[in-house]
Amino acid sequence: MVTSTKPIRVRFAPSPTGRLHLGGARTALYDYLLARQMGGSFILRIEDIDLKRFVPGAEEEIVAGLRWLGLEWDEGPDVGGPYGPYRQSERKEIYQEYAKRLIDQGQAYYCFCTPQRLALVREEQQRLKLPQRYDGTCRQLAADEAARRVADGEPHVIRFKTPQEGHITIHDHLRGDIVVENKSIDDYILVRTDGFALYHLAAMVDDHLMKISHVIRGAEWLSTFPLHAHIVRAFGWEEPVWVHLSLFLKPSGKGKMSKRESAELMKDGYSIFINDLQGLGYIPEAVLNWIALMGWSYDDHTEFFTKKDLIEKFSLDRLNPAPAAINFTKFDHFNGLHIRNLSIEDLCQRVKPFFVKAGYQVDDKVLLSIIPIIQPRIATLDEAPSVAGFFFEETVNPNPAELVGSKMTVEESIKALRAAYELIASLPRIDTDTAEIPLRILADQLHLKPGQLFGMIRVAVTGKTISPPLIETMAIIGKEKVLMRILKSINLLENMK
RNA sequence: GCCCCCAUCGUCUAGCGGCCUAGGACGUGGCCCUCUCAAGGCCAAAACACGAGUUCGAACCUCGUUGGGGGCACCA
Repeated sequence: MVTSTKPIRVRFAPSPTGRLHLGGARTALYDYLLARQMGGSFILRIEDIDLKRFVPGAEEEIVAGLRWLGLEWDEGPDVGGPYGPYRQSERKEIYQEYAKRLIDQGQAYYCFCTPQRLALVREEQQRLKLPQRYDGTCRQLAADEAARRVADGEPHVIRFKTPQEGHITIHDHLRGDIVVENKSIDDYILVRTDGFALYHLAAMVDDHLMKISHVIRGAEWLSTFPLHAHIVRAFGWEEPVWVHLSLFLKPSGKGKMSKRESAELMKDGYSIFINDLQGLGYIPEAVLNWIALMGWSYDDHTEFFTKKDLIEKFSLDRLNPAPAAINFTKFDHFNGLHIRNLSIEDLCQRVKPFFVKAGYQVDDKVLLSIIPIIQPRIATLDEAPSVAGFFFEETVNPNPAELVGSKMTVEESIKALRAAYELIASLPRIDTDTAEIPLRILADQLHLKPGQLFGMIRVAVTGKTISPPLIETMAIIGKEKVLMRILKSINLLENMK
C-alpha cells in the first residue's frame, strides 16, 4: 500500500484523435473528484505526439465537453501551470533526453530493424502460433557499434530493454498485486524513427515531471502496465498510485462500442459522445451522476448525487474492477431526476432552445408558467416541445374522430362541447379553483363521467388525447383562446354528421 | 495462438466467513393516487456461472473449469 503525504495531483490525458466519450468523461470525473476532495490539482494534458493521427478540432471538442460537464482543470494547455508545456507535441526534446538516459544506463537500445522486416517476423510468428513480439535482433548489438550507426545517420528507433528473466510485481489499486513474467513483456519501442516518443515513454516521463500522484486511466492500459512500471523503475522514480478503471461495454454487454453501433444509438436518441448529449436533451448534472455510478458506488441505497455530493463522497476504495455495460435507460431516469431537481427558472432557461429549435415562437412569460407542469413529465429536455408545444400555437388541429367522447355519439359530443362552451364563457376567467367544480357539475348534469367531458375538451383545446392536467392547461392558454378552440372543434364535429 | 483482467437479478450494483430465507436502483408487471399523461407511493417476479477444496460455517478464502472482456503497432 502506497501511503503518501505528497499533494494529490491527477491528470486527464486525452489524445486529440477522437471525440470525448463516456469512458473518458468518467476518467476525467474521477480525476476531478479526487483532486477537489483532497484539495489537490487536476491537470489536463494533451497527448498529441502522433501527428499522423491528429484530428483537427478534436482538442477543442474535448475541452468543450469537459467544460460543459463542469470539470474545470487547474493546469493545462490553455491555463498554463508550473509544469508545462501541457501538450506533448511541445515536449519532444524532453522525451529524447530521457530516452538517451535509458540508453546510457543500458536499459534501452537502438534498433535498426525496418518496419517491413518486423511485419514479416510478426506474420511468421502468427503462422507458427507463437507470441508476437520483437525477435531481439538489435538487442545484442554492441553499444559502440550502435552508436556509430546512429552517428552515420542510419534510421533507428529506441527500444526498452525489458529484463528477460524473472517477473515483475505491479500494484493496481483496484486489483491488488499483479505478477507478470518478464519474458512475456516485449521490448517496446520508446522513440520512433522520426524522433517522437511513444506513449509508453512520454506518459511516464510527463507523469513524473508533473508530479502526478495517482494515474487514473482505462483498463485497456492493463496490458502495458508492467512495461510502464519497468520504465518508471528504470529511472528510479517513485511510482504513482495506479488505478485502472473498468471498461465500458456496449448496452448488450458484449464488447466495446463500435463506430457503427454509435450511429445506431443516435437513432434512439442516445450517444456515447459527450458533445452530442446536450442536443439530445441531457443535462450535465445527470451525466455526472450516471457515469459516476458506473464502476463506483457509495453504499447500498444512495444513488442521487450532485457534483458537490460526489466531491464529498467519492472514494477510490469503492471502485469496481468489473467491466460495466452502458445502461441508457438508467441515464434517462437520472436525467429526469435531475431535471426535477432544477429550479423553475433554471429549467426554463435550459428548455427554451428546444422550443425554439422546434420552431415555436416562445413567449418567456408563458414558458415560465408552463415549466411546473412539464417538469415532472419529461426525462430529456428535447421532449418538452412535444409535451407542451401547443401552448405556443395560435390554433390546434384536433383529429375529429378523437373529438367524439368516449362511448358517445357525434351528436352527444356536440351537445356536451356546446354546454362546456357556455359554461366556460360564463366564467370570469379560468383557474383551478373556480373552473373545476362547475365542469364536474356539468358532467354530472350531462350524465357523463368527468373523464368523458374532460377528454373531449382536452382534445379540443390541446389537439391531443394526452396532455397536462386540463384546468391548469386551460388557465395558461386563457379563456379567449380556449373558447375559440372549442368552437372550432364543434364545427369539426358538425361536419362529421 | 500468447499475455493480462473480470465473474451476484435482463442491466448498474451492496456484500469484504456467521447479520443473507442475498439488500438497493433502472427496467418489467400489478395496485394506489387520478380528468388523460407523467411524477409520487406501495407490492411482485428476477441473481450468488460450474466443480473441487479450506472451515463448525462460504456469495465472500484457495485451486480448477467455463464464460466474458482487454491487449499483442514506429496508435493512444
